[in-house]
Amino acid sequence: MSVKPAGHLNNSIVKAFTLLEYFSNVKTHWGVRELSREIGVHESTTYRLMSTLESLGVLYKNPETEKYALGLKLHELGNRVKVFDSVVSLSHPVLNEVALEIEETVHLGIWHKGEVLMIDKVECEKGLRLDSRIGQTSPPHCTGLGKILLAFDYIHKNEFLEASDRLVSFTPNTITHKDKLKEELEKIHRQQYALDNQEFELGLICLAVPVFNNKGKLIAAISAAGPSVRFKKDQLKDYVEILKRGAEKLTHKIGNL
Amino acid sequence: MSVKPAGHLNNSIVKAFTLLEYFSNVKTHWGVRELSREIGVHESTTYRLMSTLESLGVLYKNPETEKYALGLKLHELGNRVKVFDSVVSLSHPVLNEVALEIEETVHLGIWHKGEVLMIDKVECEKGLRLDSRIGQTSPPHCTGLGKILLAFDYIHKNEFLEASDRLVSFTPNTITHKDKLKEELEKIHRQQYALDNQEFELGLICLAVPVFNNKGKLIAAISAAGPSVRFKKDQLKDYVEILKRGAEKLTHKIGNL
DNA sequence: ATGTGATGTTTCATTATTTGAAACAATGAT
DNA sequence: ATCATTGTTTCAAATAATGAAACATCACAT
Repeated sequence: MSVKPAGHLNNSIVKAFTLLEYFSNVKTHWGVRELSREIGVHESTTYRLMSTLESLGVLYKNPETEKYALGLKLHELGNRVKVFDSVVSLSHPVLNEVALEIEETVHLGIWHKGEVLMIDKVECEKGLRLDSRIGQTSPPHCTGLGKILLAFDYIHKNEFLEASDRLVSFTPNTITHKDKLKEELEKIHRQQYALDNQEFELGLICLAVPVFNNKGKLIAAISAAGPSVRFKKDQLKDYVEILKRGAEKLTHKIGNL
Repeated sequence: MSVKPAGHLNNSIVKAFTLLEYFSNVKTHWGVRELSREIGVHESTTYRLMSTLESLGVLYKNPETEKYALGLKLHELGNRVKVFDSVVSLSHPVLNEVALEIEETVHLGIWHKGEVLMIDKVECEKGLRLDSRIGQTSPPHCTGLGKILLAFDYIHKNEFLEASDRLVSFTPNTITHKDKLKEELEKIHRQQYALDNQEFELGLICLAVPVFNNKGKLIAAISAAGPSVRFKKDQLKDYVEILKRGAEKLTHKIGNL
C-alpha cells in the first residue's frame, strides 16, 4: 500500500479547520464578518461555514452577543484522542519526578510537522506558572524544546532552516538570524542542553535536554520552564542534571516504542 | 440581527464531522474502505475526506497499520473550548462536595438541542465507575438527568415528545411508551427527584435532582450514578437530600448567570 | 511461485455544490 | 432620522466534489 503523499484536498474541510484555528485562548469569540475579513474569505461563505459548524455543535453561538465560540463537540472529540496515549502514560510518572525535584512546570515535546508539539506536561504547584496546553505547538527556534529538537536531528534542522525564510521575532532575545541560530544549535549540541532565556516570551526561561531512544536516535525533548526571577544561574547546572536523569529514564521507558 | 434558523449547510463539513463521530473510545482506528462501508459514502470520497483531515492533523495515520485515528489537532482544539467555563468553574466545587458525601460519580447536565448534555462531572474514587465524558449527550427519556430536565420544563417536554416519534429502548427497563413517560414525569415532578433504575444501561442506577436559577426557572440537573449493587433502597432518601442541598448551593452560585 | 481478494490511491468526465454580488432585515450609534 | 454595522438569504455563474474504473501494493492462500 501507500503510493504517494496526497491528491487534492477537500476545500471546505480545509477552510473549516483554518477558520477554527482563529479561535484562540485570547480571542475566544468571533462574529461572522469580523472573522471573514481576518481570514480573507467572503462573508457569505464564512457565514455558511460557521452556521454549518454551529449546527454540528462544533461552534457555539452565544444567544446574546450572536458571536461564535468553539463548541462542545470539539471538546468531546478532543477527549477521544488516543494518539500517543501509551507514550504519555509511560512518561508521565517520569515528568512528575522531575517536576517535584525542580519545582517548575515540566514539558515533553516532540517534532511534528516543522513545529514543537507538547504531548505532556506536569505543572508545578506554584501560583506563578506557565499557561501551556497539551497539543499546542510552538516555534522551534526560540524555545528550549525546539532548539533541542533542531540541534540533535539534522533532518529537522535542515527542514526548518530551508522552510522558514525568516525567523519570527517574539522578544528582543529571539534569535532572528539563521547563522546565529546555527551557532547556537552547535553550542547546544556540545553542552547537551538548551537554554531559552526569554526568547519566546519576556520573563520566561526554559531549560531543555534531549531524549533518545535505545538506538541513540532523538525522539523527544523534556524541559523545565518558569519565570526568570526563579531561575538563578547557580541552579542551572543542577536543573540540567535532574533533567538529564529524567531523559535517561525516558529512554528506558519509551525508547523501544 | 438574527432572522431565521439556517439556510443550506456545507455538505463536506457535515460529512467530515459525521465521519469523525465514528471514531469512538471502543473503535479507535478505521481503515478507509472499512469506514466507507460503515457510513455509506463512496470509498473514493471517504479517502479524500480522510486524507484531508490527516493533512490537517485532525486524523492521525498510523504509519505501520495505515489505519486512521483521531489526531492531535482535535485535542488541541478541544482544549480551547471555553463554553460554560464560568459555569463549570463555579459549580465544580459543589459537585465535589456531593461526590465526597455520596461516594459516587456526580454529573452536571443541561438541555442542549433535544438531548442531555453533560457539562461537568466528578468521578468517585472507587474502582467500578462510570465511563462518561464531559461534552457527551444522552437520551432524555431514560436517564436521571434527562427525566429531570423534561419534568421541570414543559418546553423541553413538549419539544421532546413531539420531535421523537418513538422512544428508543436500551434495556428492558426503558420507558418506551409516551403515556408511561408522561406519568413518570408527573411523578418525578411531585417527588422532586428522578430515579433511573437501569433504564439506559443494565446495572447502572442514577439519581437526579433539578437545579433552578434564582427566579425559580430550571437551568440544569445534577445526578449521582453508580452500579446498582451499591444503591441500597434505604440509602436513596439520604442521597436525594445530599443532592438537593448541592442543587441549592448551585442556585446561589450560578443562579444569577 | 502463483493466484485471489483485500487494501489505499489516482485519474477523468459528469454532476452537484460552493461561491460571490447584491439585497434584506435588524441593530446600535450619531 | 440617518448612517454604518451586523447576520442572513437569494440566485446565476463558477468551481469543486463525485463515482466508476483502474492501478499498485500487500497478505494470505494455494
